[in-house]
Amino acid sequence: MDPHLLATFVAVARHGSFSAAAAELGYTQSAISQQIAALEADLGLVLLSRRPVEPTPAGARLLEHAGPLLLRLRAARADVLRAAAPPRHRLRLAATALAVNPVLAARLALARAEQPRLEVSLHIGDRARIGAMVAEGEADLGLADGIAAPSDPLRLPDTGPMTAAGVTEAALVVALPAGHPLAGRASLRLADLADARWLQTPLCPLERLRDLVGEGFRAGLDYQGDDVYTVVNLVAAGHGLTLLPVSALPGASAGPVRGVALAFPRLVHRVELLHGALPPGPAADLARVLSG
Amino acid sequence: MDPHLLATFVAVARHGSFSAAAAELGYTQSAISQQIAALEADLGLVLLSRRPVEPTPAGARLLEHAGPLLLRLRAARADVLRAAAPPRHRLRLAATALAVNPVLAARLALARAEQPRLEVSLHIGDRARIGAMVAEGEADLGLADGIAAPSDPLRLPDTGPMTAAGVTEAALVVALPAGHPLAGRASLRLADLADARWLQTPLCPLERLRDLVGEGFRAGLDYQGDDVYTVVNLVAAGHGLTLLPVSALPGASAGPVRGVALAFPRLVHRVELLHGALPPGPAADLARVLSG
DNA sequence: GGTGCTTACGCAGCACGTAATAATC
DNA sequence: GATTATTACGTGCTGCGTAAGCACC
Repeated sequence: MDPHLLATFVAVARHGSFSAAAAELGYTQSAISQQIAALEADLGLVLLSRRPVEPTPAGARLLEHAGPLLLRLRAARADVLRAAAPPRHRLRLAATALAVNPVLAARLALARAEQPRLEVSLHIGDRARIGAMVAEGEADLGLADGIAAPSDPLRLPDTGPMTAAGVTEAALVVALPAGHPLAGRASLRLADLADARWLQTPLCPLERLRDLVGEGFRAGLDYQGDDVYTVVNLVAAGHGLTLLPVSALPGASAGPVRGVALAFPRLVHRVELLHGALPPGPAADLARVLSG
Repeated sequence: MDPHLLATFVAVARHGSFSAAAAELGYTQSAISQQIAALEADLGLVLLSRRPVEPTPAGARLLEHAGPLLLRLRAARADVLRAAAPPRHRLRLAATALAVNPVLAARLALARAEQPRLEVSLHIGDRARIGAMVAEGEADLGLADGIAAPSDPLRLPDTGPMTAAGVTEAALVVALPAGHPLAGRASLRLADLADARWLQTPLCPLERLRDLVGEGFRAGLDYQGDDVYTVVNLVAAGHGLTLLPVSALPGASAGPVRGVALAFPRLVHRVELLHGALPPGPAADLARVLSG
């Protein structure tokens, strides 16, 4: 179970071809063939069916393990190196689309005011990408958002040993078209909206709602992006409802979308700060300021 | 970051000696020295101070990663092999001390009645041990218990990719000495008992309570065992209070210990079934019966 | 001076590339 | 017959053990 062989196996499975994997990894086809043979001999199992090259059931099982395993290996390396590296002034901050809310944007401004030498670049990605970037040292700090019960941690995908701490929790509202029959209510229960049509978005995945409340929440439009502007416009046009942090709704009073407070279950929009080793220095200072 | 070198590094750090690690691993001192040198050269960091042999800060950081990493590697191997192995009739069941409650004991009896050929051995250990046993294939199934909010998963230590599913949830009671002023109450709020003295036990760790409720919960006696008989006797003798599943309290009415229902926060004693790959066979059948 | 880590050196095994072979489309 | 995996074989490198060296107790 040499990680080197595991990486080769993953590449072959991804390409569905020994030669393509060889090209990617800078080996000859022959070397790849020998590596796969070695891995199969080690486990005593056939991992790939040839022609076409596809994982066998055992190979598929191994594939599920291999990715996270290799990520953790890279993450461990990055973490140890980062802990020992000299402090950096050029910090990379990775965040999901809704994570940089007004509070955190203000804290970031505060940190930059306090440390004039600090340079920050901000990178947006999905949750798994944020986790992987922080784990592998591509980002110094990460901010991930999600829907959770108050003071409950987010259920982030396991990307290795790193620290995740909640930094902000904000009220969630149901985003409804202004003309919606329920748009005038002071508050709503999620269960009352189980029969409505909902947007399926990364910001508010419907299976999460079903987890929390139960059946229902039919998918309307499936939006595979993460910018709030589009989502709001989709809601306004009646493609479906969604949950948003109150700060994400535009122009409080007028406008084509209404936000109605969520009375039950009690849910919040939670943002967590992710980081690995933080030796004293700008990164640790920024983490402190962002934590409030 | 060859896992082989990582394992050597862990052994050296554990023994505080190159030669002792060499003896354990079946190498010469020289080989160990070269392996550590290779690892240090790879990372560009000194991982161990020599004479005495102790981890440097960077080495300590690496040690935190190395254990889980190596566990995951063994777990992945065990999981793939298990998925491909022929079905076994001799099953090993690993459980924490409070996990085999009346419901699960009955389900286990049911499974044995349904499958006369089934042989089961039951092994008790702490949570981390249970997780590791299941991950590495030393046990076919695991049962772990803990305190959680209703239908919330337990926060089990990460021991790699395996399935954890709740199987039972039972009411929790506060165990009080019969003479305790509050022993007559119909129910109690945990916050009202924050000023009392509590047993510190693996079954009911006080930091978990502080997590859920807040400050307080002074530690009385620290009991580092996990048998309920002793715990009950310690409570009766006034060493401190503790939370137990209602089924763990002896003889409902009389006796030196009273159990009082927990009104708030709503907490349950939850048991989760852990397993890796489960190909059709006795192990999968047993898992199905245990799940109810 | 003894214990214990490091360095030097030689050898064996292994993993790669080249090239020939076999198998599938 | 073209493409692609496997097998055969030669080579260079890596990693081990033996043994000498060196440092700290």
